[in-house]
Amino acid sequence: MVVKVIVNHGTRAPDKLYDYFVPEEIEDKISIGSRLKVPFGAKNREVEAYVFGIKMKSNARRLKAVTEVYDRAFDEKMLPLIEWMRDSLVCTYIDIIKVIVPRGSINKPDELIGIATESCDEVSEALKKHGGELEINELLSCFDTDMSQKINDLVRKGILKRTYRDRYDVKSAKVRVAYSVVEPDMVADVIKSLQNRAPVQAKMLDILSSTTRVSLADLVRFSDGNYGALRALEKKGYIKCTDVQVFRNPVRQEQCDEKKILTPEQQTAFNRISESLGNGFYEFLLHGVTGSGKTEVFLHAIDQCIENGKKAIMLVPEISLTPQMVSRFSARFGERIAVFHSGLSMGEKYDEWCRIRDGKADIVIGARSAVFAPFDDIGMIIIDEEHEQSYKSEMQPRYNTHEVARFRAKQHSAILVLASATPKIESYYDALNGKKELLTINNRVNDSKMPGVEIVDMRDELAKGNRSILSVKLREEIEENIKRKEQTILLLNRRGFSTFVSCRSCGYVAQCPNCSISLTYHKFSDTLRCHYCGHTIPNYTTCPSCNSSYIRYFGGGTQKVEEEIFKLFPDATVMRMDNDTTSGKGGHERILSEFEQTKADILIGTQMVAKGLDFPNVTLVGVISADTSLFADDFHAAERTFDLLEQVTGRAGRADKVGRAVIQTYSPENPAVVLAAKHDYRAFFDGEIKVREAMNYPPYCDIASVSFSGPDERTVSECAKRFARVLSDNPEIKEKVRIIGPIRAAVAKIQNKYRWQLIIKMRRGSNITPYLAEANEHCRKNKNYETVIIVTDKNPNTIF
DNA sequence: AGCACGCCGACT
DNA sequence: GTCGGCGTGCTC
Repeated sequence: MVVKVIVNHGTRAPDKLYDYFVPEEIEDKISIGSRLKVPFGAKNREVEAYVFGIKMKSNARRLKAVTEVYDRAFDEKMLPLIEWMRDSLVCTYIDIIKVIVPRGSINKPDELIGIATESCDEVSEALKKHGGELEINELLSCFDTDMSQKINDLVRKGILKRTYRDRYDVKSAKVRVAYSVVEPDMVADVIKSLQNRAPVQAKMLDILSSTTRVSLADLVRFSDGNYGALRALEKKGYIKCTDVQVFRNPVRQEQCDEKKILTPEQQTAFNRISESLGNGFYEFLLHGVTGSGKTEVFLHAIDQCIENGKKAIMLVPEISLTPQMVSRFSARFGERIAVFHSGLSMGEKYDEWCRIRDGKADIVIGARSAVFAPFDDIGMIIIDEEHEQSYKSEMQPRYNTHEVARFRAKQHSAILVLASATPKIESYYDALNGKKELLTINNRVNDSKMPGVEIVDMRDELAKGNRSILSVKLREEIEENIKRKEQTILLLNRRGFSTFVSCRSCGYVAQCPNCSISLTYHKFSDTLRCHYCGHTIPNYTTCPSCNSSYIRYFGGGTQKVEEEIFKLFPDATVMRMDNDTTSGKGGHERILSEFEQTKADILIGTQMVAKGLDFPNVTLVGVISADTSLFADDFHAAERTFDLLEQVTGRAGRADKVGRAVIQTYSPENPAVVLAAKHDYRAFFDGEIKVREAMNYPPYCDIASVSFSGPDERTVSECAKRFARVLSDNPEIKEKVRIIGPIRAAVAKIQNKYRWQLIIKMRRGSNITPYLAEANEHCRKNKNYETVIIVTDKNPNTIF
């Protein structure tokens, strides 16, 4: 037998299939997607390989043999997906495999030998003594002589059977758990008898009587007790403790979450999804205003999907993968969910991945890459907050989650649900054109009102002599909120708002020596730092250029806003959320829960605060300046501004309290600002789609961006021109595309690498990837352009 | 990325 | 005649 494999050679060797000979004794271990160890190159370096095909013989001149078989990385159904990605993205097979299979922690699976048919040979006899099945090495150690040949014979004859069991237990943790051994009808009496003298023990027993087992740590925590009480219970014989293997599942077990009754609008949306489940591929766009309870609709739909015996994938932006969100799912679905997020270690990720592959989970909830979850029968894929940029991968392979999800959903005859309060223009356009069905929820749950939004023209403030960051209106509202003991969120757009330092007498601004960008001031460490490469220099008090001591600080980051707030409201508790305060694992989450629990008065932050959680006590949202993202030189700018304003103002007032929002802007007539204030997505869409049509931007076309970077600007620009030439010389695509550029990128230099780029507009849905790959290959082969890095991206998040 | 192969000049 | 410099191309 011969296998066609993709080798993870980690070299510039071509991205093609290689043939390897499979020794007879491991033939039955191998299937499509098997992960192998093979010798590669002149030195026969041992490398990883993945089986893409199986055949009887090869045309290759000489064959090397497969060394070893590990586990199964993917199944046959993934092959078309991999091939399709390979065809539509400029990337290698290995790039794709790296994203669909968790890296690292490859454990050789256990090889188990069992009895298939009754026989009285010596091996079968040995097996019978050990319960009919043994791990191969244990079995071999039963004999004095080497029986491996004999065992292989018996397997081939069908007398013995060989199975494999993956070992995820290698690094998995053990946890000590307690469980009750009191008869169920006796529990009440025992608890009563303990109640007075040992209330903690009673509480513990009460907890244990309603669940199967609880970890000791949790038991102590939930009972507000201590280990002493626990030992006492054990000693009295009411409970027992034992070690169990646990999958390192990050999900906390919560109390059961009851299904909620749907509002009429939710019910209508759910009914449509429910009717379509199991009737082949179908796609929905669920447009529900912020606070409309889309999650509850998902929970109902997933429930139905599982009921039908199918699996579900729930995709969320990384930022929403908070414990609250996850625990809501785990409370509803218990152990049948698997979670993928960037906080997992390699081992943890591998465990979760194996649970999915082996059918131990029905639902996966995770960020972008969870779209590749190794389920074999998907019933539904949900993409929540589908407008989020994080669904487009900015790393190789630069896939678009929507497209992968659609491909898989079609393959599995599953339902695809996109959901957002501010859908992507492309998604909404498709829904209006019948490419998917639009479901709308216009009202919030519990009839809570959308927050009233007031737009403040900052030019008027200036005219009135208010030179502060805060308008009079916003200041009053904050004051009011502090008085009422309600919480406030202040949003600051990072871009254009970081502080830079300039000399008043000669105008000198400190530049990063490696990047074409000004350094920003960080008060905390009194340094100037580059946001692109991290270059840091100590702050100066006299101008390095003219020695003047008139140094001025422009703009204001979160720190500056914090200072100003502190001056205005010295008694308020203020928290700040930005890259400085959220660094490290779970920093983001930590700050949010701290904000919720400590009831701090004000949270100041960048985009991060616009997403994620519902805080019932937040009744005021202030946008310090709505303009900064408006003038970004990218056709997405208006859409992004609308999204941000709508999402952040939607944070205000969720429960019984009515929310307010204040948007400060220098362009109060801008439609994105005006319509976000009115919460009118449809009007915004209608205006924006006309702009897109007039300018021929998506959804009226697809855009590919090709960026070039390298240490020598001339080489980079020549390479870019060459690339463009190769493309435009090709008569096959001349008619199909419009090539713009190459031009120097907006940030012309990052980390001492000069950057140029090429924009290609093409008819929507057309695939010019082969031509891009060809031009790419052409430039890569040219020795002059050795130092140039070329990156190709279809419909990237930003084009300039 | 490594490594072999091969073509050419310099030196025993 | 032979050693080793580096440019070129391949990795089943």
